[in-house]
Amino acid sequence: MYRSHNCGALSAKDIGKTVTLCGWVQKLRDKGFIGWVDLRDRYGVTQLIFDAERTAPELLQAAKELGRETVIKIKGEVIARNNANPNMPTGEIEVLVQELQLLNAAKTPPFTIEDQTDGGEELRAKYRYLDIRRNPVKNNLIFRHKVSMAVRQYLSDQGFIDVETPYLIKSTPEGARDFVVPSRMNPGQFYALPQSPQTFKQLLMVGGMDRYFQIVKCFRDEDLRADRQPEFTQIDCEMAFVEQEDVLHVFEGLTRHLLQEVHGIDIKEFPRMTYAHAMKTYGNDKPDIRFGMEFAELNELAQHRDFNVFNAAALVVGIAVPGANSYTRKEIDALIDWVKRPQVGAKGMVYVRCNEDGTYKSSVDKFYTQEDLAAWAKATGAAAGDLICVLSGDIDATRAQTSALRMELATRLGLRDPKVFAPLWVIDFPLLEKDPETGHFHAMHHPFTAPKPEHLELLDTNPAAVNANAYDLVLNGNEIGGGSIRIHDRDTQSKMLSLLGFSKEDAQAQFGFLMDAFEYGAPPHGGLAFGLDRLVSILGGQETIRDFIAFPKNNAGRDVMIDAPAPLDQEQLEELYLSSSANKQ
RNA sequence: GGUUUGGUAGUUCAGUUGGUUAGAAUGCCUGCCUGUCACGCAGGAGGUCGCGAGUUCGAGUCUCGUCCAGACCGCCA
Repeated sequence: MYRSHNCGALSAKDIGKTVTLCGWVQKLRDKGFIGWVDLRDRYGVTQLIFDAERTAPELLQAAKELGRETVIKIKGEVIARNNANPNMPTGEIEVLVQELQLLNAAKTPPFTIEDQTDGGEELRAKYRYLDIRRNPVKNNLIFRHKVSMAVRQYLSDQGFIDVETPYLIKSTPEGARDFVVPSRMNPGQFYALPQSPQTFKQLLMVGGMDRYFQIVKCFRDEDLRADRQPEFTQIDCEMAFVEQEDVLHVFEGLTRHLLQEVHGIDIKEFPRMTYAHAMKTYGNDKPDIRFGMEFAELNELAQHRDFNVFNAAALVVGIAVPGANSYTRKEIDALIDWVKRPQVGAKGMVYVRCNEDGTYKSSVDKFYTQEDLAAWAKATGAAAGDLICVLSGDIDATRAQTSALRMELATRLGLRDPKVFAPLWVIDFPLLEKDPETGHFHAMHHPFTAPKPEHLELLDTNPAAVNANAYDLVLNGNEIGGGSIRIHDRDTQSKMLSLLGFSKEDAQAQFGFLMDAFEYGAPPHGGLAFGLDRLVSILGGQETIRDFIAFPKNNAGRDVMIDAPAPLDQEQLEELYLSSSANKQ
């Protein structure tokens, strides 16, 4: 055996054993006559000891020359420590080294391999293999493994079959930009990498698989965010002979199972909220319901005076910010500047201080009486000591702005506790969304989503009013899953594609294979996909998904470790029938 | 495509109103140290202030451009 134990395994019951350990030198503490090496591997840290009395002189000398991150193999005896360290699992013992073998020397790493590293993000990304040695990243990857294993186990137990679908597929104009792959054997033609296995999983339903799942990479060529990578992993699921209720039931079960498995948290029934209600109450289709600050629409209470800003607005919305009356004038001004930033885009913000003595002090005292302000306080649920923030303007913009403000304030007030989990279903999404610029419809979810059966006739008369059997699972203000009942007949699918602006020919060319399949006995079906990266990061209590991905890409979609993407040489380009002229801008 | 913040020692950062030889911590090297575990003590090396122009007697500091990185908006069926 190469090694007898790992570095996290030994304890007081092993005292007296002769062991062989391998690992990386975490730290050398040289006291002259005596020295310790912290030896680290994935499982933990074990202290090695060398001293003038018990260690051969040349071995003691060799130990003193060990650099950080050197890979070594040692043989020695497990002994009790003079001074135990209760802070580490192996703290009762140390290994008196008798043989030391240098397996591989290491250059001094560019940042410290510690939980609290001194390395910045870019450096850590470039030397990701060193970063992965650190506990926070290592533990995140192990955590991800636990979640994905729990998912597989649960779904398999529920009768879901894991089927792999192809990565080299066809580009479609709907939705996100595709990553494309040139085909050498088919000059001038391209595969696309899937944005999701959507059509394939539907075809698996036509194929009678009944219940399918896959933990699968998906690709979207869009700009990145802290929680968005160009390649990401979905837990992709589909079920035949179901209605919405069946799908919600299974995946509420899965989510509950995960919360139980990884955190021991037992959440009974997930609340449900319609899309319309979420937008009206939270300005957002993925509300964070760990805290209040619900919207109060103040049109009736605020449009009866001479304040033209409100009178001209389609929507006046207030939120009560708990305890924020303590904000200084300067802090409130900074908040107003914050909502006026281009990213938020509000024109301004009206505030009302709710004083402890029951009086109100607002930025619009010129226009409103104490009774008016008291009515606002009642509507927003503001108590003494709170601050009411009021935004106004176009309905959609004001909701988005107030939502951004609500989330920002909650973050500042520490109301977004990462250890609290508040899942909910958002249901009854509109089927279609009208592009304000072009006037064209596009699918809110995707073009395969079924209209609610009772809205089927509206498709012809008033498409904008049609709701879909579509649903999102929201956790702590993040969409972690979404799905729908699908169209499973040719006529409806064809009508849908035509509403989206496809000609009959285009529809057939793009999605003919699916509509053809529907004509050979497609069962009613529906499903859902979870974003695994995001799900894992939220369950892990962190905002950014990058540290739950072994080798993530940076803001510009680059892998700075391997330096990708990169140009191709001329020969390779020619083989793929590509010209390099477009490379030079 | 846009907004915004940043780029100074290996690393993380400070650097005042534009003014002498650009600092700290940590890491690294050397020595000392009879039980360390964030070991301690003493000493040392280490800088093209991202890059390029400009303003100025003088630029890490001001202006413009550019590159890189982070966050966000657009985008993400």
